Amino acid sequence: MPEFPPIPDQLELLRRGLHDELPVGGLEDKLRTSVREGRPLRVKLGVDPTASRVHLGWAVVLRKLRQFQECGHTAVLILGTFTAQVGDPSGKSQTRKRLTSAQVEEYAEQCIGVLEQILLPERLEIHPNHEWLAPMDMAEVLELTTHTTVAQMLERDDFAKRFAAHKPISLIEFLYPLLQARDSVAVDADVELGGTDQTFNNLMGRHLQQALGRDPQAVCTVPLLVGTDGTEKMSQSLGNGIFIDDPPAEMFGRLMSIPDSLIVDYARLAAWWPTDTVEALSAGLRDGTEHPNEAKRRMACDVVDLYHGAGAGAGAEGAFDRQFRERRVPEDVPDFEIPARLPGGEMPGGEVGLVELVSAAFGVSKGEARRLLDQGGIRLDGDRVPAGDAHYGAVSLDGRVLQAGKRRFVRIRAVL
RNA sequence: GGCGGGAUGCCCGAGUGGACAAAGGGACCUGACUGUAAAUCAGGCGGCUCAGCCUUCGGAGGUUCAAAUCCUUCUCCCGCCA
Repeated sequence: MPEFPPIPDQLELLRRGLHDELPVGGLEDKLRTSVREGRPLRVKLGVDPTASRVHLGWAVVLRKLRQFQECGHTAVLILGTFTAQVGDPSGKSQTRKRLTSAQVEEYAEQCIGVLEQILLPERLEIHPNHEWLAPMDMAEVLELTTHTTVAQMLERDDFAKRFAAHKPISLIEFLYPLLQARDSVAVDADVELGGTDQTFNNLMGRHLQQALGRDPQAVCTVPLLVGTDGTEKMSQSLGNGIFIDDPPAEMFGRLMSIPDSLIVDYARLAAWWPTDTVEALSAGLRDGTEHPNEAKRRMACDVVDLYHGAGAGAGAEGAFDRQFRERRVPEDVPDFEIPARLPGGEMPGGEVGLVELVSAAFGVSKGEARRLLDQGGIRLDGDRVPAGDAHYGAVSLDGRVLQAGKRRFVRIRAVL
């Protein structure tokens, strides 16, 4: 029989950062069941089988799932292989792209690899939901729909709003919650995790389990992490993300660029500080005893350590200060070989035009390169280059660092 | 089944024959300030062989000296009534 930490210890960890626990006390009840029956809880999480990088927003719920694993419970991951193929025909939702079965298969595989960056493989089950959804016949589908009503569906906030505003609601969107609920039945979930946006779907799982005479799952929701822009939830497509495979320096810099108002959220949901510590931070920021920049640094260090190993955060902080506080050229600058195609690039004594060079080095159009030059955004070895195009001998540029703005660097290599 | 509305640059959204590469906002980029935060200010934001030219306003075709704007047709989206 597996050993579980004492319930209060489990609760301390598992309740960190939770937005809601439904019903109230439901998680604790489940933990007691686990102890009583001497078995790990089955903790369900549904994910779209899209091949994407893991950003800190997604990591919130993944880490929460891992915390359950660390307490000895079983992570039951549902890959939405079926739902992804059905797609959302309304075309309104851009989040769900319609995928072919071949794509799903390919993505699912990559997805598993990505998930294993966070989850512990030894306490992980992965179930593609087409296994039980695809074989359902019409009679079974209809049976499923008898367990809920349109009025219940319209309780969902976004449906209600859209309905009131005469915005379209595709019928299939009504079916989604039921399909997800069916997943909970299929894997016999004790607990389901999800973002707050999934609350309705997750509760539908409870509802359906109950309707079928099973023990209903507890639902734990985690907040959606706001991205670096400070307003939208973090997502790959919005470009406001911080990714767990970002190099340490990059990750640190991005963490430093979040608005101050998000420091507490990040301390809680990205660095996973204990609840007491987060509350102390929050109070300190409010009464001014804590400087936002200092707090942000500590938070950023911890997050970098979390994904790159202890000590990585400190190193990233050093690189960060060097580049941005002292405005020095960073240590790791990628080489950029002057392409032979550039006028002047092919011969050792040739002259290279800056516009061409900037354009090629940073992958921007020549118009963009010209603008950068005119606006004083280009530096060579840290010294601003005067506006206008200029030509340099290729040889004299070898080894010098070309810079665009504050964060784009390249070390020029001339073919000699 | 009937009636009506709509498709514009990364996003939202003006624009109904010429002065439109297309108002305004957001996002983004550069510079100043700074804690690479926020706020603010200035400039930029299709491409090029850049005082000019080329490509863009759902697709195709047409009218015109000239079309995002007019006509034909196709595709897609939405609402209302039944």
